[in-house]
Amino acid sequence: MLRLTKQADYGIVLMTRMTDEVDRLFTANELATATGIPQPMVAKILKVLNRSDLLTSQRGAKGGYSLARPPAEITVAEMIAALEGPIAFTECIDDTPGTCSQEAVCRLRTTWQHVNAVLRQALGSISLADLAQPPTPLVQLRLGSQSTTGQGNPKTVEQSLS
Amino acid sequence: MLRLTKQADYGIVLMTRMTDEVDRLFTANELATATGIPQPMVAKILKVLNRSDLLTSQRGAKGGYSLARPPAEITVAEMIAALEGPIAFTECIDDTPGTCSQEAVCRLRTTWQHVNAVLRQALGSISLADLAQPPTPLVQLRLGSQSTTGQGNPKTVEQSLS
DNA sequence: GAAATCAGGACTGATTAAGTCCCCTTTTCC
DNA sequence: GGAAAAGGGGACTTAATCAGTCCTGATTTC
Repeated sequence: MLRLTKQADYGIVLMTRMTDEVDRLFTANELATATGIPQPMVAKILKVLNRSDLLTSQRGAKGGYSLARPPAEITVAEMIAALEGPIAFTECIDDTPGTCSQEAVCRLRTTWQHVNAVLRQALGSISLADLAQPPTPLVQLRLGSQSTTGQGNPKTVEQSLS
Repeated sequence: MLRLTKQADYGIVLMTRMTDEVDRLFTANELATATGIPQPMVAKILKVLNRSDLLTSQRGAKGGYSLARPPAEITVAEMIAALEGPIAFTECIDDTPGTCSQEAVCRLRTTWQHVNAVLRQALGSISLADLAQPPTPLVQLRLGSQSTTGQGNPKTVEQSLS
């Protein structure tokens, strides 16, 4: 239902936590108790984040994880991409033609690529630093009002989408 | 993995097809053969769209479906909401406090609401008419470049997200 | 060398999605 | 009036994905 997986959700929570003390090492155990996320899950997620170069790790006793970059240079898009794969609503991203079964579908291809781009841009514009200490209006977004599709402004129905 | 369900995907394809001849009635069977989507699936999806008032239906022989409104007044956001529920990345949308298990999570609440809003706005700005006859640059989106988070511009990493 | 950590996977159960089927109602048309 | 051609509403089955656990091994510290 267009929800983030728990893995991604948890991962972002964990990284936000690590933002508090950027230069310190956090162990999986510690983060698990701090966040209430089950320890094995935390361990799993941190490994993934490490493999994606969003975290750095140090093995052995006194080891742990820390952010690979300053929070301002890590985007929500990156974290989500690391934790649940490429950000794309539809499969029509790869350029192998014939994947779409019908012409009608393929007619939508270009469109979907744009939609996906919107998504990525939106998520790419929010940094981990933003998450950690949200400034009053987090993101000053104005997309619907500015993109003129030329096709007669679809009314803003966001309210009714719950 | 942050993908649209096939139901939503199919639904949008179907509605795009119906855009070709706005005033005509399309039967589920007809649309199934036209799009290559299995007939029972098509029937199911059209029912859902009808219940959400995006389509109107006429029963009986010579019956069928047609768009409830002009394509320019139907947004992608609406179609997705109809076919896979409220558009929201996380569950932190409802205002029942205590749902989030931890403080850390709740700290992200406001942020997620904004992220969700970005999503809805992005999807709400694209109409069915846009899908049907994509103008050259579908949506002139500029979000990352304009929203100044104040936190040191996260670099544009969209390229690497695949 | 024992203890604390991370690294990498395999595995299981639960949840969700995809797709099919059935039976009912409405409308057309002969 | 009755057959045929639609849609209406669900229940149901199978497949895919997710969430979560566990095990075994490699590093590092002390």
